[in-house]
Amino acid sequence: MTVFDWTTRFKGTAALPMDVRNRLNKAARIIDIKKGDQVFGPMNVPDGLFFLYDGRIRVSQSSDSGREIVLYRIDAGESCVLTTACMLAEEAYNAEGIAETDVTIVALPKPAFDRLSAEEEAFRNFVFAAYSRRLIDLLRVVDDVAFGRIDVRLAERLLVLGNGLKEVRATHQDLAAELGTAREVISRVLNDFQKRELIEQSRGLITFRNKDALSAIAVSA
Amino acid sequence: MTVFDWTTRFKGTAALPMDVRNRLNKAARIIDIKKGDQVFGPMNVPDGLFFLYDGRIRVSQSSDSGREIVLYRIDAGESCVLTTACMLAEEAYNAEGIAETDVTIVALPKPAFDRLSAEEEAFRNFVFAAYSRRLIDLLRVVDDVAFGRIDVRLAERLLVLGNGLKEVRATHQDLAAELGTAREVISRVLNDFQKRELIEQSRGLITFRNKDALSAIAVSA
DNA sequence: ATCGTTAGGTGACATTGTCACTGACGCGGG
DNA sequence: CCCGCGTCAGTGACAATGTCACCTAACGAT
Repeated sequence: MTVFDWTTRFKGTAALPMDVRNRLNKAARIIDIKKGDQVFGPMNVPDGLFFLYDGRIRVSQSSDSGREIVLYRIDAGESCVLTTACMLAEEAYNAEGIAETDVTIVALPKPAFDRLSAEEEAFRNFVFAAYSRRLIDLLRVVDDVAFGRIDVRLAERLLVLGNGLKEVRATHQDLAAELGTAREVISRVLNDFQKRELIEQSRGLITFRNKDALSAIAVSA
Repeated sequence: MTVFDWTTRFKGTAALPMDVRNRLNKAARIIDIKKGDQVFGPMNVPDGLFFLYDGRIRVSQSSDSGREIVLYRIDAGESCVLTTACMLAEEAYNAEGIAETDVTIVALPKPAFDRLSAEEEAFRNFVFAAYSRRLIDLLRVVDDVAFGRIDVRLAERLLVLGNGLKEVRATHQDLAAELGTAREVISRVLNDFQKRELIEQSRGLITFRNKDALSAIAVSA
């Protein structure tokens, strides 16, 4: 048994019988990854299911021309089904996961995954739910990209990234990568926001001036 | 037992023992849907897993402003996990499935689905693979919409819809809905294609003149 | 033939993306 | 200190795409 019992941390494993959890603790490998490092990517396909024990992972997709778009984020307690999906589908893809914080991952080898999903309904439901969640996330991304205005999307994303705080630490380039657009576009919109006194800018930092107005823009989808 | 044994038709069920398949044939309902009718949608959430026995379903998402984009198509022998996903996630979504041909569906109630995925590995793998496939499909859609040029996307889609034939029966509006853009945009690009003698147009019909050149445009992603 | 509906065309304009620059800032080495 | 370098941001011109208003052409039903 490992130094900590990670199975308590996940919906799909917390309720399992003790003997099963002990088995899992033996089968799984714990991996630590530093902030900013790649967790998975086209060159780095894992061979089992990933559980995110601690930290946050940003999953993004990049184009040949160097642009990038954030698909969703994986929070502690969630699993990363995208890697599993790509493993199963054996298809080329160009999504990658970057550790947004220091990250601790539990990697469950495929045989253990198979056995667990065969035997434990709670675990199966957890995995199905994880897939579902990501499908819904991607539907949202498609909707935003295909139909959304970027000022609306940027306002919303700023508020999300701000997460209740009064400032966001991100470069224009970072924000462009969030939304899958170009830096210049972000610059334009931010300057507009600034002129309207919704925000203040300094190098790599955006400070909220009027969150309510930003929210109003964000919902005017 | 129903008049036909649909279980032979799906990868996840064809290899199952006879008694299991008999049970499935009893549990499932067969639904026929006419070409053009809605198979599922925001107002019409099914309560189990859908297997597409025969026909083809086009899954698309529409915006508040009335624009629409095709996410992917479900072919005979595949299952529709999106409805399952939405059922599990219990989230609002605005995707809908339209029967592109007359369609025969096998609807498996959730209890039967649960039992089957608990007991049969082949079935479980089938479902996981279905989820994976759709995730990959959506990654592709995101990539196209976020980073792709529409002339490239249109050329590619025309060839796919043409499916080896020498013409495509679709209005400009239809094609706009395929790609999630506006009719006027499609008209512009098609007129350009026509000037370059890649296609010919008549009301609701596009005829290929030079497929090779179109393919060249399509791959220049 | 007439009418209504649908498909498609067009020009003006708004928004977004691209390109080629420029300057501003921060930091470390001489 | 100041120089040079890399990162970050600003800008203007232009291209691509989306939106709007309105028009014409084709087709089908009566």
